Amino acid sequence: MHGPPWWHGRFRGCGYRLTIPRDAILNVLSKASKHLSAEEIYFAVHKIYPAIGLTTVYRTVDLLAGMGLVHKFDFGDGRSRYELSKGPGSIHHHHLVCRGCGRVIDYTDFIDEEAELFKQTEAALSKKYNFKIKSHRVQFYGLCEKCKPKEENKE
Amino acid sequence: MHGPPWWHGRFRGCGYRLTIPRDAILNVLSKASKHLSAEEIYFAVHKIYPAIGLTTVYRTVDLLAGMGLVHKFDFGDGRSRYELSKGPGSIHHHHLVCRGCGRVIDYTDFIDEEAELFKQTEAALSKKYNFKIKSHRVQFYGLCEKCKPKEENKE
DNA sequence: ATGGGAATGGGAATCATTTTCATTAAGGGT
DNA sequence: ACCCTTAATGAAAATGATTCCCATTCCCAT
Repeated sequence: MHGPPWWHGRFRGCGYRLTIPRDAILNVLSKASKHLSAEEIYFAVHKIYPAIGLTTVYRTVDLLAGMGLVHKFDFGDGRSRYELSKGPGSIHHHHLVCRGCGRVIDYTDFIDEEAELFKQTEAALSKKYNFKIKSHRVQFYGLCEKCKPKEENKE
Repeated sequence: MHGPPWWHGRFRGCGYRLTIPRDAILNVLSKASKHLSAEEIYFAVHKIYPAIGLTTVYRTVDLLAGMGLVHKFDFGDGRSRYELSKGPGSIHHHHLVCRGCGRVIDYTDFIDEEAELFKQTEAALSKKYNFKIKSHRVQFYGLCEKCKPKEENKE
């Protein structure tokens, strides 16, 4: 748990500078338990470095997504959400999105089975469409246990 | 290919009215070969019924999504895109999204294998998280054959 | 320490989507 | 076919996330 965070290495020789704002944003993301919006990142970072602006958050998060350090998600609530991609302690997972309240549940169940199938699918699609696949998104939409009852009352 | 379009039946006794704008928008979507944005739908519909406003397009498309007649997608280009969901002639498919040019390729390969796995996954997730799953999205991101070479030149 | 390109931040600008509200039109009951 | 109730509509304004602009600041190789 000591020494520089793992992402420092990713900034070596790639032409980008590891600045205070970038490091701070990565720190916030690494501590976040959930998928943060740009504004949420801004508020969190602002507590430690009040000088960091929202514009920088957008730019940084975009850069990091380009570097593959963070994943950008859209859960249909009108704003993008970001999550550290790899790194220690993070497991590949997919999402369950509630259409009622917007809650997002990460799940890792069946990931192994999915992974196997996706590996095959990716290989075949890459070949067939001459497409270089870099990542994938899987999301299930529906109603969480709190919103299910509400929906039933409507009828 | 004659008689009223299949979706007319879906407006019976559901409390919603089948109006000219709604029918026109459904017609546009049924003829569209690709995923249209609200604005694209607006332009297409506008050619036939110039009185129909963009607001109505948004409202309608939202309603139709709620009814399950259309699917709403986000391919990361800053606007939502819509596609008729079921109906004759449409097959369940997933998407390949190019990060370079934004092109979207529909594919149906492996859908059967995926379907089987997803059926199991959905059942298990529903139970474990007490979640009512209504739909899913699968998207692969990467570079299409045109954008792959460009990317390589950057290095 | 210094010069130059990279990075930043604040405010204005952009652009998709939503809200408001006065007007219009579906479609069931007659 | 004609009302009548109420859902649906459209134009304009509002909203809200994200991006642009540009003067200033920062990093780092020399």
